[in-house]
Amino acid sequence: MPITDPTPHNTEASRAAARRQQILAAAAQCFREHGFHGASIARISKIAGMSAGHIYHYFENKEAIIGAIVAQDLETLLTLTAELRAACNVRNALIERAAEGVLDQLDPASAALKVEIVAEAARNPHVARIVREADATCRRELMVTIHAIRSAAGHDDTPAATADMVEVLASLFEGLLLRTIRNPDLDRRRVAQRIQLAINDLLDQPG
Amino acid sequence: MPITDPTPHNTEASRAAARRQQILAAAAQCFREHGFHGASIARISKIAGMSAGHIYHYFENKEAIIGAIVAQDLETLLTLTAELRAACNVRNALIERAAEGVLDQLDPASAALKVEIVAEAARNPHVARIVREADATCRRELMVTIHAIRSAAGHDDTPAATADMVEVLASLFEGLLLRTIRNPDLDRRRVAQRIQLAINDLLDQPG
DNA sequence: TAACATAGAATGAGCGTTCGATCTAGAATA
DNA sequence: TATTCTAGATCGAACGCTCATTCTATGTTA
Repeated sequence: MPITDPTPHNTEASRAAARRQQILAAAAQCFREHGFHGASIARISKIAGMSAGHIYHYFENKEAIIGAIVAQDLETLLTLTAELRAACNVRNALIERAAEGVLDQLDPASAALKVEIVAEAARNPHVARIVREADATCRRELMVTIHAIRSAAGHDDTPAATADMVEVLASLFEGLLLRTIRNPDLDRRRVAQRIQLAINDLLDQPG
Repeated sequence: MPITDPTPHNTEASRAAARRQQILAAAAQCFREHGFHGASIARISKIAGMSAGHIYHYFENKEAIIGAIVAQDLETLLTLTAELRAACNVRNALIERAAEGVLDQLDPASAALKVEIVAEAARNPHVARIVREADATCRRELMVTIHAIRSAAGHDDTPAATADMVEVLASLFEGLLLRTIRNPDLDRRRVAQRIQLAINDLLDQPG
């Protein structure tokens, strides 16, 4: 069969994708400022620079926009842990990346959205499913990474023990999202160093 | 002047207080299930067993209900840290209490409300003020406690170093709220033990 | 011209809040 | 004690508004 014209499709497709992204960017801003339920389609459309009705040409409904925002946010988390797993000297990589990761977590604007997502996951099954699948993937990646580090140091941990250490590591990180909202004045760099120490200790815990 | 009748006042007052508490309990349930903005006065009033309009005899508006719920939730946190500070052998008290504290944090229902509160604090100045004042008090208490423990172990920390350790401790704890939502299948008891180890290490970190 | 992009009005539901009407229980009075 | 008075408790309808979503009409472009 003949190849159908690629150019118009591409421009149409990219145009539509750009429009979609435009909506998502506006939605992310609104969700950060007003929460998922406080943000109205009217407000999102105003910031996205289009009519409210037109948004429904790109998303089935508001829930779909929320889903896309959640998936987009978790995507970055997935690539981060995947990168970590690929690093060669894994222990140093983990601890050095930790400092960057901590500073990211301590950015109040992005923290607000991340916390909003978990709050929504606690009551919205659709969001919960997305969040939990991404989290399971991250945990699997981190388990491999941590098991490798500890094996190299002579520990032979059970899967359960590794899973628990992953939970503590995750708790340490994710807690920062709440800390930066509860105490916006904390010293980000110094806290990052302390977290590095804590991770170091965690990796040397008895099995 | 003569003492005015105490009995009717008491019953009236306690009746009103009971009614208020009834509303707050219903509101807490609704907020947990639907979030601050997803929960309507109509729904709260139905669960509280009274008409929607009647709620406005006890609270000025919905914002006031949110404020009361937030204050009530943070109250328990304040008494917990105050208790901790009063314990005699502080290090053991801290670490033993930690296990209980961890299990509390890992209760999904109460975690949902606590996360909702922080999410709201990120965008609602009134809630932010309540949350941050309570947090500052907790941090002060924890700083005294941790400084005492570390002094006894021969460390002479700067206030900044102590503050940073408090942040890490708080992050570890509060992160559990997010963990139990993201991964409801985690093993609560084993994670509690791991957290105890991590706190132990934290208290021995170099100054 | 055909197909799609876009706007903006329309819709119906639900929201927070107000308000006037009742109900009720205890105080005052006879 | 019996009756009236009264102030607060309570209800439910009503208000004005905003919401998510749909629909129709009008550009726009290939």
